[in-house]
Amino acid sequence: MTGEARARFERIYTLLRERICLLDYPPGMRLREEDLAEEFDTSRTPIRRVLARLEDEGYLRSVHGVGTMVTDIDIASLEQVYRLRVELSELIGKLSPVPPDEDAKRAFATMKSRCEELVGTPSQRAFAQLNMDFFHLLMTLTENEPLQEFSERLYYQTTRIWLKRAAGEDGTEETLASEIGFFLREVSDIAAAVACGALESVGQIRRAHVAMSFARLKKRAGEEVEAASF
Amino acid sequence: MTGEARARFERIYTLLRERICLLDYPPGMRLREEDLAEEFDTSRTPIRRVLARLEDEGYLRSVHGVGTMVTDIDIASLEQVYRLRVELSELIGKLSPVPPDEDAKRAFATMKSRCEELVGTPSQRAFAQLNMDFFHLLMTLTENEPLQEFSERLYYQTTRIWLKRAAGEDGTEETLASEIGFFLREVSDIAAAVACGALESVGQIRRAHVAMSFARLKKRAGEEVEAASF
DNA sequence: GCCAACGATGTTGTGTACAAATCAGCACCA
DNA sequence: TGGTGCTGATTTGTACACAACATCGTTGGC
Repeated sequence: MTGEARARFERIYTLLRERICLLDYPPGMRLREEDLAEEFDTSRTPIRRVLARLEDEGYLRSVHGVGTMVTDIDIASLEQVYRLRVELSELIGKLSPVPPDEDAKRAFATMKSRCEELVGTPSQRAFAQLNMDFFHLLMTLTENEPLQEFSERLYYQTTRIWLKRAAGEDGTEETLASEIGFFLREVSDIAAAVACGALESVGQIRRAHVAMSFARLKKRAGEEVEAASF
Repeated sequence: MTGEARARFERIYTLLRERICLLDYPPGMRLREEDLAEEFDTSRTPIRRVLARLEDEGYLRSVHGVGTMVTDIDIASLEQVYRLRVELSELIGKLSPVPPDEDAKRAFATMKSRCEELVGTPSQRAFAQLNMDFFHLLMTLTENEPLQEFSERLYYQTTRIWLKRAAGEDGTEETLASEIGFFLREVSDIAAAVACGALESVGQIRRAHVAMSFARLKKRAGEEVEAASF
């Protein structure tokens, strides 16, 4: 695949993955190849190429004669993914780190501002978008492409589930506000580390926050189970 | 995709990947969809599904109107992949390690025997196969599926290039014998660590050997350049 | 009333014809 | 002689028709 075909493929792939991650396509939702083909003004063939990749990467599951559904993940599998994500997070500062220039530093400062705004006007959607933008900004700090690719996979796989449970339908407004608060701290800490060029610290801070984020998620899941049993 | 279709897909995918890794399909070789379709007694459609995945994972590159070629990798990209692989190697002993039972210990002992045999009758092909079998045996020591998946990707991506340069056409018989010697030491050390259940040590030993393996590769590459400039 | 068999409907998987693109060879001309 | 454009062959990308399969409602028997 090359040229125009490749470009279209990437466009559709990225868009669908984003819809899945932002819960526009929530876990369990059924997609129809023909609908997508119509939306992107093409036939089923190129669409199936995209869906195949999304299935290989674990976002979708196609069943012959039924449909293709957005996957959900049980807490046990999610823990495995998170454990690996924690380890990879730290590598940002270790594998081919890119010393941030002034533009990069400004970008992190801007993130912090956007985050502070969000504290005043909490919104699940805006939070999800900001979280994603921040992740991609972080990825610019390393030049190690395999690390970027794997981190992206782990991020999208975990974040959509985390978002669903922590700040989606399942979560209260309190938890949303609380999570935004934690996120503001993370962004502040990392922005500070970036400002003085301490990329190894960036990795360590990120690692700590990813780990804590999952710990909170597990704690809430445990409480739900407890509450349900009464 | 499900049921029989899935099984066939996995079968063809695994087989083609193995052919690529064992250099039956060396870098630069051109594959034809129709030939493969005929070999596996099907149409181009399911074959294209497999090739698409192999392309997404970086083993192949399809170009409209030309063909699909097995990729090669420059030493710079390879270094990035190796750096990450070194880090992930150690995680085998840290993320959901599985205490080896007697069968597992025996399997490692068998590996050591096979390796000792190989020292007497060196063969590039047998070495490649043994190396691959050993990798898969190592992977049974962790239950972390994402770690398994990523390790596999990095292994296949690096090993085929390493094999080509270290023990393939580019390498002398001396380097092959030398590499087999190093490999025997690695297998011995790891088998010993497994025998006493020290999985954390397994990870550290593996990490060290992966790193040294790449160091040797780079050294040889440097010497070649030097030799060529005279 | 209940259950089983069956058919209608909808969806993904496969086969195939055709479109689009690249490349090698060759004729042709400056 | 060198370059330039054309044509045919080859190969991947796309569209579409059909096969395989699952689901659900219906209908008939008991």
